[in-house]
Amino acid sequence: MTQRPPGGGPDQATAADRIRASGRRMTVQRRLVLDALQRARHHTTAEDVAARIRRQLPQIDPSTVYRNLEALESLGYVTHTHFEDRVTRWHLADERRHGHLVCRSCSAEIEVPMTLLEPLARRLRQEHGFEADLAHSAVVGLCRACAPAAAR
Amino acid sequence: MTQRPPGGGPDQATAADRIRASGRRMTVQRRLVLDALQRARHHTTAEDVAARIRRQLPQIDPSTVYRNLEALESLGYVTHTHFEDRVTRWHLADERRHGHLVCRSCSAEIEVPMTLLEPLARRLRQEHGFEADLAHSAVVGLCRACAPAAAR
DNA sequence: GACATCTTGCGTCTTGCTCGCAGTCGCGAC
DNA sequence: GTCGCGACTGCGAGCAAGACGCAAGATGTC
Repeated sequence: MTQRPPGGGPDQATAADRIRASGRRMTVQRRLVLDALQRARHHTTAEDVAARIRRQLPQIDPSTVYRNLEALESLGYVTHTHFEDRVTRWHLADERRHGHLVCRSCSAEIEVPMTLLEPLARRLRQEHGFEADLAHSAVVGLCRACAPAAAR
Repeated sequence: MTQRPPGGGPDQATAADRIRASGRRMTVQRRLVLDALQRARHHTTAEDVAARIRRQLPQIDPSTVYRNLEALESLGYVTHTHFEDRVTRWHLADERRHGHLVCRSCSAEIEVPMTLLEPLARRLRQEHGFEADLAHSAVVGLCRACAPAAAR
């Protein structure tokens, strides 16, 4: 957390300014990564971002996408969270922060408000001095539909 | 959860019986995987398990280790949890269940009692009908030592 | 417009893990 | 003790996500 996340919405003009102010450059590719994440709303894989950009810029390289996601994350524009599979999911950081539940059985993804997770974060801070980032990893388990079947 | 985890300790004789009872076989390799996990106590990678076994059985193959970990997990002898990196960590299932905190900065691993996580699990169950397995994924964040430095 | 340097695309490599297959070996039956 | 079924192993190959180094190109400041 060397950079503070942007305050307002994902305004492209502001984003460009902030990116330039940090000594980085606003390139076509970088703008398209931001674009793609905005259009996808959330929980997109790097591969999906690349696919979206490819419609407008066919020669985009996967490694460029990875590097840009990383760069935008270090500027606080983007965050990633780990779901059950090995794939990292990315989304815009300025969306309302939320936690993720993911069903082990049907892979359903459920968003939960951070207020639900806050009490745990508070206890971890108080009892272990640990600053938890509970939005970062999905909570694995069984959803309402799958839990009864698995209980048998 | 088709299999119930074994009740007692990781007794090799009992393990062998249960494994045979399930129609599987107790092979040298399988015994050594169990052995290695017992000796490592917890949070071992498949690669580490393979390395330990290699001292006694040099020709052990990584895929054999993966297959055995999976087989032992389906019998309830072993569980895995996901840490921050891409590597899956394995440990014996009969150890006292606990949660994991992992520091994003120094990679320190902290174990916390399940009682700490229980309130969250209860709320997820009540409010979302979601049966969370909070031991399955580590909580990512910053440990007591690293948090102050990062806050600047 | 020139120039320093950040960024891209490309090729290659690494890591963690999976799969198919042929041969091996555990274990219950006789 | 030995037989035979089939679970299991080792091996080779493969896969997907992602990292890395480098030369060429683009960006933004002066």
